[in-house]
Amino acid sequence: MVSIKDVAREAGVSVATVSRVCNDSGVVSETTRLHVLDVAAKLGYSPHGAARSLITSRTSTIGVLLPDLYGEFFSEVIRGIDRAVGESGYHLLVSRSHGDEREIVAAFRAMRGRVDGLLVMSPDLDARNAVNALRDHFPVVLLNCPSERDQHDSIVIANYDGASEAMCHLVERGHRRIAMITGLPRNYDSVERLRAFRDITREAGLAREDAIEVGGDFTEASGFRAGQMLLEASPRPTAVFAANDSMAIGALSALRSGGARVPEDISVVGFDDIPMARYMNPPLSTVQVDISALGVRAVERLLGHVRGSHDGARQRELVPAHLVVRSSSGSPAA
Amino acid sequence: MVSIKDVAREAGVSVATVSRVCNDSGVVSETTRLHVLDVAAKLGYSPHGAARSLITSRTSTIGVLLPDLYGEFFSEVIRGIDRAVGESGYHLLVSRSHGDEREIVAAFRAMRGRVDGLLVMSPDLDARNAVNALRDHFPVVLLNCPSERDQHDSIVIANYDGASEAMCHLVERGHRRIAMITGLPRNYDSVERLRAFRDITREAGLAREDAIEVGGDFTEASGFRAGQMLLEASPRPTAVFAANDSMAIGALSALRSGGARVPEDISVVGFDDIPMARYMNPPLSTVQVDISALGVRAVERLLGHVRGSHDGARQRELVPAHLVVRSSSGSPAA
DNA sequence: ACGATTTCTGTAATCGATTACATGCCGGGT
DNA sequence: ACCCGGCATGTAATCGATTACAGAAATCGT
Repeated sequence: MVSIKDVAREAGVSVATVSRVCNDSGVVSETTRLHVLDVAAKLGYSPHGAARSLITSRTSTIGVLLPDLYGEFFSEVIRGIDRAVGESGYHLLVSRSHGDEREIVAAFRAMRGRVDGLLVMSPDLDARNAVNALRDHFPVVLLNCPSERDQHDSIVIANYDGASEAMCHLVERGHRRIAMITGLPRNYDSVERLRAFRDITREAGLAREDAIEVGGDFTEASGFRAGQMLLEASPRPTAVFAANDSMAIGALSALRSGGARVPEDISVVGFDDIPMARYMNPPLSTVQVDISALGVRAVERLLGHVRGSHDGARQRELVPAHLVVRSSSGSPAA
Repeated sequence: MVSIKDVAREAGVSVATVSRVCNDSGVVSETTRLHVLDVAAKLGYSPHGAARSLITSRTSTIGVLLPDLYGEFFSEVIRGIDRAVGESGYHLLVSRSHGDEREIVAAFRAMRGRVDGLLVMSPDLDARNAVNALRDHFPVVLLNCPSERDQHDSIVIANYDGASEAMCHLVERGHRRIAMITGLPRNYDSVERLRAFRDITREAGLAREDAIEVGGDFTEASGFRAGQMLLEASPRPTAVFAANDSMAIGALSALRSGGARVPEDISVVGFDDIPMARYMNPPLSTVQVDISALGVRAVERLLGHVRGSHDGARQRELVPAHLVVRSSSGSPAA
């Protein structure tokens, strides 16, 4: 690989001059400037990123720690992150971790010296300690992570509010026996959405046995199984709230193939509003979240820190979530 | 930030010893080893990535150049890439470019010294020059890129074969007037799929005017518009082949809302088999491609190069594409 | 004509690691 | 007592850039 020295030698100048030409810093005579540019192009020189960031201690890169890339949700977040990052001329260093503390710490260490800041998305409750262990010598923004407030900057989805809207909608339509298909028990989103389910059913005065909870794991298959179970419950619930759209879609299949009509017999409401939701039959009522906005905002906050401004306040920012009523939910048959 | 020097000073040893301890290289007495480890942990030391890769000239990172992250297609590829990369302990540096030569070259330069190899996905035909300009001092694998064979290693989707299967299916079912909704004219996939359409309609002996081509741009909206246009054609085609699923879905909406029955009046076939396809009404016949396998294979090939083995043969590898017949296609009404 | 500026360019320190080589120490063989 | 070998550790060069400072050349004023 051709280095700055090669260019300097070939052009008959010192490395300092080449550096000045490449960065438009300092003052160089027009003649030598053009000559150096010429030689650099001829040799196909491009500056060595690692060397550069070693001395300048800036990398123009931000790191992203993700639990997994599966699912519409994550690809949508990444899309937002990428959009915001691209506009700022930064690059993206991506790393996965399954959320356990050891892995998060390892990933964090691997990023040392390669990134200017870190975006951490780790919805698993167990990750809390790991995240707190991150030294704050380093700009970090938490994305939809459980964490003590004031510990780090964070952006979270309004899980509780969105789920409350969905549940209120069902209650207002007159449902008095409602099931929830929950997500993973150690998942932050899951826990918050469940909390809303419990609060609203209680406030609405439903009996404990009329607020059914069925375990799921966010996959379509688990939603399908949950749907089958609910068909056999007696009395059947008249409405189902799934902790995400994938499970709602799975449940929808199970209910319909089990002969139940949606929404006449059972209403179904999901969460996320993934693109597929409006194509379902019937189109799925769901809680809409601008997921890519989550990514965009996170990057904006992080870059605020990286660039030195905005380092006082550590705040938690909510990304709104609102119910979109389509055809999969209605009033129960009297 | 705490550096190796700080650890050395604090532990009362030289930087060499600290380095040896961290890398299990050379020989260090057990006593000092434990002591150094202790101090390092206490100070929260982690080695500086840039410094390390400067001297070792390895980065444990591979770069990915993408045209855009929108659409199911790209998120699926990324998923595959990420999976393969994660298993090998490598990281991923992601960069976007809109495919024009200047941008590709810029992105490439930015990656210099930060990555051990590069994965380039740039389906735009104009990108060919830029890609060819990449010095081959550097391991590069092309992902679904147009390029002269032997120039670079590449992995491509069997666009022509898959589209041929779809078209043969329609011809065998007796369709004698078939439309294609094409993708962007400068897109590689688009061109190949169109080529198959033209070849098969010609081989089947269709008249030129019975092989209708309608322009699209891969978006659902353009598919919808194309569907509307086809409704007004007279005589109407009995089958539509869309260059991707998004457009097929758009066309489906247009056709149905225009009163045409699918597949009784018009058959629809797509390409990609995105998750949504089987949920359409009716479920969409489409050409299935294991998109994430595309990513996985690309990484495997690239790492083969990076690790020094396997650097002789430059080959082009095909990822198979096969038709999946669902309910959106059938025989034309006699 | 000579010193003071100004303008351009080169020298060398520096970033934080790795690693070849030198050095010091200790023990054992003769 | 002396030397040699092996083990543990330290010294310093190195990777490829940036940049403060020094120095050389050109311009200007008196």
